[in-house]
Amino acid sequence: MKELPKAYEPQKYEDNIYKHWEDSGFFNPDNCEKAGLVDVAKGNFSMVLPPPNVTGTLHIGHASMLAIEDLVTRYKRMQGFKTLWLPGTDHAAIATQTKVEKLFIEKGIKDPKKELGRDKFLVEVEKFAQESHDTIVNQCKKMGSSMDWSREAYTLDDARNLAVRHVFKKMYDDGLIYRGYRLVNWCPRCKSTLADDEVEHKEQIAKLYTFKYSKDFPISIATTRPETKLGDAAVAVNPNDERYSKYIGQEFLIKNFGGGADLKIKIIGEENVDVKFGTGAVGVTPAHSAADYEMAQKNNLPIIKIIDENGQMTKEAGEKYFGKPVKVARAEVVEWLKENNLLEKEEETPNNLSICYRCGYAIEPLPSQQWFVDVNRKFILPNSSIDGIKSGDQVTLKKLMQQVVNNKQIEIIPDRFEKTYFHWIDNLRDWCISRQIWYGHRVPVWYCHGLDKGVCLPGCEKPIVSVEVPTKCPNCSSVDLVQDSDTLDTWFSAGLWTFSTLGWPNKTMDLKNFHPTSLLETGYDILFFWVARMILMTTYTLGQIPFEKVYLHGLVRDEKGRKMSKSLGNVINPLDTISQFGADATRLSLLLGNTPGNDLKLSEEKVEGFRNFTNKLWNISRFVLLNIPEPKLDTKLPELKTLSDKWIISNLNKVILDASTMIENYQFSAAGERLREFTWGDLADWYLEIAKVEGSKDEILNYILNNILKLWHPFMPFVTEQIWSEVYGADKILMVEKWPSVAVSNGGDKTLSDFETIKKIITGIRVLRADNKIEPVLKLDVVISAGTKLDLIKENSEVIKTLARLESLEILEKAQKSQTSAGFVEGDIEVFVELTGVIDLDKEKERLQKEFESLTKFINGIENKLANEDFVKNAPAAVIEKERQKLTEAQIKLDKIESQL
RNA sequence: GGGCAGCUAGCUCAGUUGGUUAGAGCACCUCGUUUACACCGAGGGGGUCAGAGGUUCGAAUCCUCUGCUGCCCACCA
Repeated sequence: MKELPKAYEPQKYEDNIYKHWEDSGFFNPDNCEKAGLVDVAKGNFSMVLPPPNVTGTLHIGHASMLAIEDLVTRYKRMQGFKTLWLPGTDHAAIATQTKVEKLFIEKGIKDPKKELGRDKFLVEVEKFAQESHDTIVNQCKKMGSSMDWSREAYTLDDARNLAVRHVFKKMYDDGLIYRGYRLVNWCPRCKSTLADDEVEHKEQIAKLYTFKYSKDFPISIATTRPETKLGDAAVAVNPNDERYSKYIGQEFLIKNFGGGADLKIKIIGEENVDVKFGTGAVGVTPAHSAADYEMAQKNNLPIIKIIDENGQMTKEAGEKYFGKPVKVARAEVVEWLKENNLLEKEEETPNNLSICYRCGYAIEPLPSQQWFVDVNRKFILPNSSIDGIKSGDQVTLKKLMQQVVNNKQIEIIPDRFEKTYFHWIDNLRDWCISRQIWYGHRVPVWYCHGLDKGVCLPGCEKPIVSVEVPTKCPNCSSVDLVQDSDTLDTWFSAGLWTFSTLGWPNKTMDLKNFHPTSLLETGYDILFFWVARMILMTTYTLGQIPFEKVYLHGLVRDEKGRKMSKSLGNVINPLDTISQFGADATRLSLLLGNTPGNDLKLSEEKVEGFRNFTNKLWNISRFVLLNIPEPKLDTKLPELKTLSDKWIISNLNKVILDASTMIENYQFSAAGERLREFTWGDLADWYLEIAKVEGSKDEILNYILNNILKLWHPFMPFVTEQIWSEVYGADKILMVEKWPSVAVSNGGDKTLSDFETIKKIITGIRVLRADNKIEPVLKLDVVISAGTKLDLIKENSEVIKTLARLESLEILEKAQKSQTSAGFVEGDIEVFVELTGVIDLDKEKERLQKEFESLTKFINGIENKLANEDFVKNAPAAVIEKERQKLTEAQIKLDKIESQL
């Protein structure tokens, strides 16, 4: 017999347990296989960790992700799948570089990039990234994550770089990657382009200026950005607008607009100009507005770039403005309009400001030479395992992305996000992939410089795209080659994650075994950034889906539903809750009460509540251990002697079945709640109390403990593992035990209802006691009129006596209520509690009267229902039968209550 | 402007294809040192299921409209 400490102290055990797991080698599926722990019939299960950014530490959102993914991983592993959960981190190009720059600036170095230069600066970034990485790995371990560290990857390591170069080259050769001078989103602070979905919109109040370019110009226009008007090439009006349609096609020359450049304004017709909005006319700035750029393409307008990459006005804006920041230029244009009496109106208007999602700085749309992925260009997919697309079919990237979700090869959970996904793809434009930052995968493109020196041939101006560093120009053999200085969007390499981590482009066993991955679990906030990009990249590169299912979780918010942020001071740090309440409590607080795709509100109290539960489980085990002389790992179902034995085992079987089904269906919260109900409600509150009465249950207690530890293990691995080793010896590992399967049980229904009767008798007596304020020390005398349940009640008389705290219990087939007792009815059983000198009988009458009334109401309700012809005619027979039964039962009960009154 | 969620007990949320007197946890109230656990036990109060119509024998559940709340998307200058 072994005795556990009274309270579970997670801090004492967690680190050791994790080390024990790691040392066992069983995070690695190959080792599980070698040890014979894999069930070949089950197959493989694989999942990648959405790689956290190496920008700092993990927050509670990551903890939530880890809890869910570890739950699934441990469940699958115990089920016998060859299970791989592959960890890694993300270099997060712009984010990491920005962070390091900021750290230098805080230290007093104003322009770290300039002062250090590319190479030295990158060394500093790498150093920072390495530190973050170490912190992150440590935090993953604290959470109990059972990842295979031997396969860890980084989005910017050599293996991933090789994959990036291969994919880039392949896409270029297929004509899907091209270089072009096009309008891009430019962040003047990051000094880089951004993809369309990296631009966020913030509502603000802006000044709207209504004015004319000159006195002679016939149409007024309005804008919130007057300085951009220095680059206008047209005014667009609706062709059906009688006020303006006569001007369409005319050209006006505006000399020295704003005191700066000359403008050539053409009046063009555009159907989607709203006649009723503003002046009904729009000034067209082709170089600095996405909408205007498209109009310019259609109407052959010149693209006049008047704002440069530093957010300053170019020469094109005129001498007066050259080199000035946009805000200064804006004020000066407005000033000029006023001076020349051209400003007609100045008003405040709500306006959407585009900002950089990384640094919050205002985005400047401007034309620039960049690399793009063409999402609409047709190409041949040579090898396809995509349903509905044959090998050799002509497709587009958009088509691939749509097809795999449309044909349900990829299932998104919850499915409402499928709509969001399709909507996004429908509006998807070419993806700008080049970034002007240093930290990232260098674009694998070289340019021949021989041309400048006059030794080159025609064709040398073409970029050289190559997986390996080219030694000479293939055209002119010049060795003077220079690599493109740009790097790739971080999502380009992240998009390859499911297969680059498994060894692609090499033909590895991992790739064969684990790809497509089984599940991708991630936040809905990166559905577009990452999930969609992985689908794009994988279907294109491999002709395969990257994963079969996508489970999207929500954000973790504070108890008031606000986002957690440093400035609000409402951040819950997972490391804090782990050290205070334990990793298991932290995990449970993130798993329970959390449903797919919905945000989760978290408070410290919630974590504390689950700490209480871990302690409850500990104490259940403590009690069981005190009652088993010799714990056995071998768990054949022992002989069931009493009603309670049959009841608890029947319930255990149900809970095994329910919990398994719920986990399979991604209802993790429901599964956990079901387990808790069984563990705390059925097991602790009833069965263990009964065990104290009935005694000699060591085998059955051993069996139950064994099973619930397994069932709880995926939810709270630490405490279950610790108990396991305390019970069965330190050399045993629960993590790789077999998940319980349901033993056949018969007669479950009768057992359940019989036990329910006993429970209700006990509860009924307790209620009487509480209602009448009878002290617990006072033991009661009870007579039961048992009717057909005579044997049942007799068999369980000791249980009733102890749990209801009775002095005496008389069980008769038929008994009469005495004048000095109070009673209640349970089915066809009547229970009489002798109350001589204990309570006020009037009060008891009152209680019975109340119950009589509510029962009468209930009966009336059912009677009315059954009297309703339409109900009887239309409702299914089973429903009607159920109502009839309810009525009969209620009437019997009513009669008995009446007789007691 | 378009779309998607949510609105159920004081709080956080369950409620699977319409059919129990609508549930759980926390909080609250009463009682309790019964040797697994006070990080506990026993009992209890508390809800016109946002509002209004409709479909149906029957609606928290399906439909329509309205009202809040949150999120996503979008070139209305």
